[in-house]
Amino acid sequence: MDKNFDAAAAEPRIYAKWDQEGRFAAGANASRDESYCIVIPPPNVTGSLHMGHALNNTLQDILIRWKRMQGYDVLWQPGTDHAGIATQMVVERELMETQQPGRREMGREKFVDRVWEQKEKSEGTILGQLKRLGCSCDWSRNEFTMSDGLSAAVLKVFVDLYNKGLIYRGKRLVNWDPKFETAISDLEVEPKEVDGFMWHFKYPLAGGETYEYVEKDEDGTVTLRETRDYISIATTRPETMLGDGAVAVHPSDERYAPIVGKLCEIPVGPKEHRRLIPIITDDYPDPDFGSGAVKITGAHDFNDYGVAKRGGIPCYRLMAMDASMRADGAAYAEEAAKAQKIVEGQSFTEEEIDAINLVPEAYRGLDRYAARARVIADITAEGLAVMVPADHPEVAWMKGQAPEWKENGRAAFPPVAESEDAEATGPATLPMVESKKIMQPHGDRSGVVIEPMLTDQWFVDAETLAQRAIEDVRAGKTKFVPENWEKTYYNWMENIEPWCISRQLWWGHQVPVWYGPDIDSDDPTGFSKEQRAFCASSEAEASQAAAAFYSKHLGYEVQVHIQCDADELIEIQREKGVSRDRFGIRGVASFDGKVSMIRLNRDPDVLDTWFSSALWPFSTLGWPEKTPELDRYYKTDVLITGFDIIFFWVARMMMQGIEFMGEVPFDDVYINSIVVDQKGQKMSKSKGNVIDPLHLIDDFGADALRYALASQEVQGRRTLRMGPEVTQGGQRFGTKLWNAARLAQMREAHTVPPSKTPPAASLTVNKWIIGETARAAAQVTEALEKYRFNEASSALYDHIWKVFCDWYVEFSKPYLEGADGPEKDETRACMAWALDQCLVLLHPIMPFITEELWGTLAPRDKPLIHADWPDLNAAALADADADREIGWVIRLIDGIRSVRAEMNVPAGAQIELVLTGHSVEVAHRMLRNSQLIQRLARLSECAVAEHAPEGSVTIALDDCAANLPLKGVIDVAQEKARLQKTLGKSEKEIKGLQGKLSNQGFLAKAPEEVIEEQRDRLAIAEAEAARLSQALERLAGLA
RNA sequence: GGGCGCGUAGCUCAGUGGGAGAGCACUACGUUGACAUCGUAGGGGUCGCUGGUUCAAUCCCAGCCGCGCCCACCA
Repeated sequence: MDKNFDAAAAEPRIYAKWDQEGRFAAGANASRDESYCIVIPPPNVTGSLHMGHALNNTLQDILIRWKRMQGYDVLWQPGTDHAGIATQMVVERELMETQQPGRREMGREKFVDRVWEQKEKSEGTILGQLKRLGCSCDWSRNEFTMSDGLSAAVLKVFVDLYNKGLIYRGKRLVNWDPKFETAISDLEVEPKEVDGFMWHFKYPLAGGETYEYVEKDEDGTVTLRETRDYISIATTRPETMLGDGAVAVHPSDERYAPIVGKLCEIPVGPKEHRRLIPIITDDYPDPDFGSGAVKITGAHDFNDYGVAKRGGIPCYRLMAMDASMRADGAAYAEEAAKAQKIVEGQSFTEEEIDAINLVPEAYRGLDRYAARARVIADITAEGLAVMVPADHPEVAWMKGQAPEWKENGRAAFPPVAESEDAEATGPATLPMVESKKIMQPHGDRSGVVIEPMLTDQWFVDAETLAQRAIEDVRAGKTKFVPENWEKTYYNWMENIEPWCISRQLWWGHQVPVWYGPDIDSDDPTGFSKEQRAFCASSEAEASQAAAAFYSKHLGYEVQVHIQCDADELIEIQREKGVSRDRFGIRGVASFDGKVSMIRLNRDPDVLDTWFSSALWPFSTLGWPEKTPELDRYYKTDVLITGFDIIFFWVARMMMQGIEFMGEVPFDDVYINSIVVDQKGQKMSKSKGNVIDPLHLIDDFGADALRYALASQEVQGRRTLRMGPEVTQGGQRFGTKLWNAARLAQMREAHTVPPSKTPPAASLTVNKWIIGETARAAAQVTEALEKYRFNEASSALYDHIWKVFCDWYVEFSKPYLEGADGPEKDETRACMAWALDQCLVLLHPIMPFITEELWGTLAPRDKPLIHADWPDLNAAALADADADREIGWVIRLIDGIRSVRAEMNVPAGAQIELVLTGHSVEVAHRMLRNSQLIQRLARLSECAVAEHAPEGSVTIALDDCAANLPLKGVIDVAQEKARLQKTLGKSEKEIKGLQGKLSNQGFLAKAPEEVIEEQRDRLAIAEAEAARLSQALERLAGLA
């Protein structure tokens, strides 16, 4: 054997062998009927794995390997996620960087093909990384969220939920990402605090009306009274004024009571076409904030949307999908007139309102921030900005202090020309502009400012699905570890909003809905442009459903064509001799006055990537087919994941699992830490502090990284710091074990085939190590059962390094190096067994090095990956006498070593030990172990005597004094000082214990065993102190 | 605003109602036939502050100070 384990060479070799031999396959090594299943959190096919994945998968592999060794029927289900928006973004960025045609130029089909290439590439990388890490997934079952099977599951779930009314389409205000031009869910929005401003503008009352505006302080004293012909509005987004549908005040706000119900004018746009909007009441406005009056722009603000819905206020969409001001529709004058009719009470349909473009010509096509600047400038120029004295403390926009206008809108001060007068004298008043920190929503992928946008989207009725998902966690059917995450889960689930699942992207599961023309209710034989939806799990089914529907309505057969464009439809008509003139844009073609063909178009949207991830625990097991795997492994045993996707993923798996499988998807949800760098900083590409797990594996080996991760994974801790230093610790641990095995091999410990059960032992050291091993096995098992990865790691570290290597290996040497005979044979067998147990117990955490040693040390029936996890009776195997005796020997050796170092006794010098003040039993104990003690404490002789030899250094134990005759070597003063110091500590302890034991309250109320323990400790301390005093007395004579 | 978590040795962090721990770093000595990726020994902490509960508090409770995260959010 080499001195070191060559991880780089051995790990891939070992992994390949396991894989080839089918050691990872579901059910491999199963010896019992119970199953154990984990589904991997599928990594995104956007690139490669980071440290968080390394941690997450290490923890899963530890549990999987452990359970497999315990004989469970184990499945670790692997796979990857198509990660809709993220992957599409990666590909689009790459196209841009390599100056290739963009998505739109390529067209949907070609682009999607290109994303599949990305998927193949990334998946290969990811699986390779998982294998380097040692993950023992059943690769034959590898899945992908967009595979045929999983896509079928997605379709079925969508259709079922649709039919149950739990999925619906509607025009709602959603978070719109103007960069990707898609809706995103609330969870994909990151609010960020940015510097913003709040402008105050006057909305003049219609017809020049006036009212008494009165402000009062808390006591009701009037602080301001003036006649106003306007209502003051504060806003951070002036450009949305164009779409205002009302001004709202709180019903209790007396200041505005006189004008509630009246109309006011939006102070922007062509003067001759100013729009009038009503002043309404709603509970939403806070009278103490701003002016207390809020402009209501239902189509561009979530709070306003709520007010608008409650008050029947129209929501006017102002922006195009890229968040530029709309440039479609009719002339502004015409559109504004339509809006005015709504105010006057004329009713319009949602579609009609959506078609109204209230952006004046001057602003059309501008970016939203450019429009903002123009609106502010125009209002200010017109004198409708609220003006305040130039020294007003809240005014940011003072001469020379105004931040520069920036296109990204972070500081939105437009250039405003000052009047000549102002230049001469300086303005006495300035527009009221408050500088303000505002929370602005950003797309988590795109980074751009999200625009609330009224669009047609698909939603899941999450509230309904959440009910049982909440109940089942309350009932303990799924447990979060650590438990406090349940609170987070409830908090979100109980306030859940409808889940927007449609995305205007190309990469993903296309919504399985086809639209045909709707029946026109006014004309039973005609069709309207409105879309009638057919939801079905295939084109054929949709087509069939549509044919049935239209045939029933018309009373005769019609043909349905899917997604052919108008030209195609015309061609079909010509072939069939259909007259051309009756073909309309509504998607119907007719012949001889009868509708003969109908065109269906599939909804172009795709589903949120989490829609398919939510099915992962059962879709990967074959659902909707009734597969044996589904039956066997669902529900799964544990999900291991990060807290950041509890909402995104865990909650949704709970909902879908319960809905479609009738049962929660997992017993436990273990929330692992977030990996940060060694300074505690979150790893990110922009900070440049990302550590690639592969680099650490290259430098230290996968085992080292795995050990480092496991040993740092503390239940309930949020972050885990990882870096080369910690990983190196793992490597050292491996080397230590490696060399212990090397010694065992040199000493021929494995000459007899090692047994699974502990060998019969007669020697104390062997009895002792058997007990210690059983104890360690129990600790590791218990720690793993409780998901205490750090405890399992440290139990192994202590046992292997501190107990096995530091003491047992040393204790065993005299026997292993001694004459052949029963003692040598026994010790060999015990060492082989104890070492084997170390390998078995460490295998889940450090699979490679342990497997290598397992194979190197002895021929085996099975590789270590399939070895049996020990089930030792720790209590029965513990030998109290052996423990006591070895404990004593260790204390004695420690004491001697300590004194030798303090007295500067040369390491090579052999000195004598004389025991005094002992009982016969203690003397025998020493003599029995004198060989070990001499060797480890580097002694020439172990003797017993009546009195300590003159000039001895004394080590006080409770049942004896160990004297080292060092006459001529020791410095009497130094030794006195040492004894004094030790005695001081002893006395301090005695004092404390005596105090406690004389406290009546303590004696009356403390448990008996605690009192007993304190008494024992006192006795020991007193015995030690007595021996120390004696030693000091002897020295007193000398000095 | 609501919720969660943290503050223990120089650093990173375990831990416990009854004797303060580990790794790394540091100091001294050392190459003794497994291991210098090592060994032996050692220094180093009023366990954030204040109060309460208790026979007993680093641990439980309350408040405060400092730090971090999540959710929501006033136009």
